[in-house]
Amino acid sequence: MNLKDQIVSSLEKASKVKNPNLEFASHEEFGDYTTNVALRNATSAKDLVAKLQKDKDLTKIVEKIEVAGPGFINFHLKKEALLTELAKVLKEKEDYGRSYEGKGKVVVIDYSAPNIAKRFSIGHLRSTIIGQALYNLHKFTGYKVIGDNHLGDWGTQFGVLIYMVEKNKVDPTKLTVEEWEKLYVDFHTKLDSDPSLKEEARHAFKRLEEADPAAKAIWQAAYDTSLKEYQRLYDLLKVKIDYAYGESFYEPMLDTIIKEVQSKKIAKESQGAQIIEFKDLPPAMLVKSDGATTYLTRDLAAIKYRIKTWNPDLFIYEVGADQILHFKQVFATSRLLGWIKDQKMVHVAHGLVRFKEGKMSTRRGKTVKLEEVLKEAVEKAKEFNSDPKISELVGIGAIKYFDLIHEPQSEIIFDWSKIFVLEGKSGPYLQYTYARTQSVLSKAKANNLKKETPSLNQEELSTLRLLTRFPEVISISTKTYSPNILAEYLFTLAQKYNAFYNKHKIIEGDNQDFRLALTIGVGHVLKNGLNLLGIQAPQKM
RNA sequence: GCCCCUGUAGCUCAAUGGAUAGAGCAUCUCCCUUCUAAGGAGGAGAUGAGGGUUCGAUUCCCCCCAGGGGCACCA
Repeated sequence: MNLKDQIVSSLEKASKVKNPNLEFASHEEFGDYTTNVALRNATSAKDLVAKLQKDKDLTKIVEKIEVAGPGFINFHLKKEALLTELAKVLKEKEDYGRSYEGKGKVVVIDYSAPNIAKRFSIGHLRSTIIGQALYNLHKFTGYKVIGDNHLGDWGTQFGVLIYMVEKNKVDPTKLTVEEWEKLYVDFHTKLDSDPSLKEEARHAFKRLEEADPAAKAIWQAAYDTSLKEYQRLYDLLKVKIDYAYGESFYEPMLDTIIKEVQSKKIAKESQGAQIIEFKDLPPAMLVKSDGATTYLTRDLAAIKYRIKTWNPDLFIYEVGADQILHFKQVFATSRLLGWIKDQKMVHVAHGLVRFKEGKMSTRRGKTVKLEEVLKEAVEKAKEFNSDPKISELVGIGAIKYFDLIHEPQSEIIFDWSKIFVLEGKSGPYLQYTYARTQSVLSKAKANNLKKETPSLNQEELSTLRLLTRFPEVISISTKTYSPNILAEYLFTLAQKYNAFYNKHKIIEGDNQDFRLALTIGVGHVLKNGLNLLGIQAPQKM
């Protein structure tokens, strides 16, 4: 149990309030933790403090409990409790903060999901990076985690490609992803002057769904080429996703799904199509008027498959905010079908990456290729360090951290001049601080945290206090699907450590053992935290 | 038109209904004969407008303004 939970549990007993709220003190003079449970429940803060002071478990870790301001109760942790916690960090190393909150639970995370035959754009980075961080966090808190890359490899977009390949008489096996995307863009340009082309694309997709061999061969060529390119990018990003079933995988199951929806009288015919109506949502389309399926059908099939295969307690979809309505409809339909009862379904809807002038659009060829961004970032990082391994890890770390420091829902305005952040609140700042801890340690002799309590200065104490909050940061970051909370915490920790580093010499004097122990602890937490965010921490830079 | 999200410093972002609204960039002043200056210390600078609920509102409610997203055959 972490320090915060220990106080909460004592507070619960004394106040008889369930889940009494306890937060970080906003200023160090207010101690370490603050509760307003007395204010909220109009009980006497004084009486509550009196009860708390008799709690031996609590007084073991807390040295002072006081009423302050309009009735807050502030807890000041004992220095010994903080030092015990530091010893724990040293003992558990990179397992410090690991918990069993998710023990016995299964979570499926649907993330990344690029569209086949389109370049992997900067827009897909968010889903990939945030999704991967959520994956790591859930694993670290004890869940059984399954990651699935729901590739956009089915749908009318392939009708477009089949039509264009046949019309232009090109060899599909020779096309690059770039060229596939160009076909797609060209089609939409032509569509503006000739709307009847839409029918051609739909017809071609229908052929694909009916397993026409020529259509299938074109699809396969696009799939193979795209996957190869995506793999290269995932390698570069150091992202591994357990499965990549993709929409096409569910194709054989769609008939069964449609029949089940119909037999449960959830679908309704409208203008030749099959639709689903809801009480408080606009209707969704299950089958088009020409009999072709939609992505709703395929998302439903994916849910059914995931339940059958893993029986998850929690479904997380890390997909853009433009899909909010779609997922509301998907979740509502799976409830109507009776598939989803107690399981939790969450759409972590990240804000879109857009240009100042407007939305990115593949159809109009207005996207930014991720690979270019990554290459540019690595080039920038080379200005500091010419070692290719380090500049790669720093450049990519910078891009990832930039993405993760924003809360998922916030929009990101893409700006070449702002995306490569190598100083200040940035990935490289954290990597640098980690490398700095390692550098100090490499110059020091072996050390042990001594038994006697050293007297701590302001900077040491602030760093130590923050360090011990790591476990609760992990917990809240996971529970709220917000890797940005962890990203923010790591920055603040690095800041505190750097302030300490600049003011005091570490390898010197009486407190050397403590300072080295603190350095080791900060190193563990920084490295571990960065890794959870999917960012590598170098020994040197 | 209807639904959802967002509006915080010059710019980019934080702040489970709490105390003195935190950072980064940019700007101004300092700190490398000292363990990594991709660093540190300090200055200046902000809640779109108006109501309401509350002991207390950036946060909740109402209205207005501004931006973004979505609303049946793209996903």
